Amino acid sequence: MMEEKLSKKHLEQLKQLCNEAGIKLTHQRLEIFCELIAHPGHPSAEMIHKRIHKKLPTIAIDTVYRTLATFDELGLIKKLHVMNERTLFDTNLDIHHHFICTRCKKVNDIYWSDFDNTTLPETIENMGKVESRHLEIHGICNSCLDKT
Amino acid sequence: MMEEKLSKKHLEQLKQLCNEAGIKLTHQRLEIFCELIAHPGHPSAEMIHKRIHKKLPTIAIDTVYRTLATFDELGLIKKLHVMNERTLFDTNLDIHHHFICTRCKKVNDIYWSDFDNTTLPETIENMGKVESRHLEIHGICNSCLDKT
DNA sequence: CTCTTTGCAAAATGTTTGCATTGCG
DNA sequence: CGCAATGCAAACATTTTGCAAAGAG
Repeated sequence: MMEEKLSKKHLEQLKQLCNEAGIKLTHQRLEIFCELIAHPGHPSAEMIHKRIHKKLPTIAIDTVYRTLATFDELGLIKKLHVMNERTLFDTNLDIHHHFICTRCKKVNDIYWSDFDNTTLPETIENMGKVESRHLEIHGICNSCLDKT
Repeated sequence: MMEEKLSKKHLEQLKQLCNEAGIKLTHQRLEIFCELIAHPGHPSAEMIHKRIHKKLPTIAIDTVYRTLATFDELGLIKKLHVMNERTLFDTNLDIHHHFICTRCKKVNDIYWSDFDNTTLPETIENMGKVESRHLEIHGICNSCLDKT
């Protein structure tokens, strides 16, 4: 994935978002926002904290957690809970699923619209009011297979 | 789900299992084993610990964790990682999926063999060596809907 | 009798909270 | 300037680990 250059565009984008939500645009929120754009995927709070440490050496891990929670509420990212691992935050808001490598634990996005459009069997529909479905495929990813 | 009576059968069953695995049949392992049979589903380590506390008041929570890990290795149960929740242990080893209530967090088993037998699209198969697939349906379960 | 397993305590991990201080609007 | 947000420290919840003592084979 190509690293996207940060630009004034992002500043404006976040400024507007904060305005709409009635929250303040802080230095920290901006850096985390830029980091999410620069390195999309499934970062953990710890990863983000580590990555922006050069730019903001004094930022605390709890600020990262709080900011990610805020962004989650704004719908900018989505909390993601995978396997035995720490909480991840998904920057991809499109409907998608995950291929999780049992060896390196990397999470890769999967798209399968045919499945998304499939009607669930009645037995499942009858269990309650279905809100969403998420598929997790476990296996060994190609890059781990290559290393064998 | 009917509560199954414990019997000598279970003692024999576990005795054999331990023998095969070359591990000792301890008091604690037996009680946890019986508890899993008596209350199948998706218990957490804490739940098990609480439930067998009457019978074994001195059992430590770390013994429960260790025993469940052992049982997981023996293939007797399966570790289960759901949402923001603590680790659960699935007593159901059949291929199945989960309906997770977004309100009460209860996990219900789903069977959908048509889906299990569906070939995955090439795009997914090409991501690596697929080992298993797991579907999580999120929604509001009937018992929560009834309470509304 | 030996070697595994337990119980205890304490560490490790990941995340959250209370509170005084900072800084955005 | 006022209130929201931060940094710090400490609490918190869950799980793991080291070690001496207990107990199964």
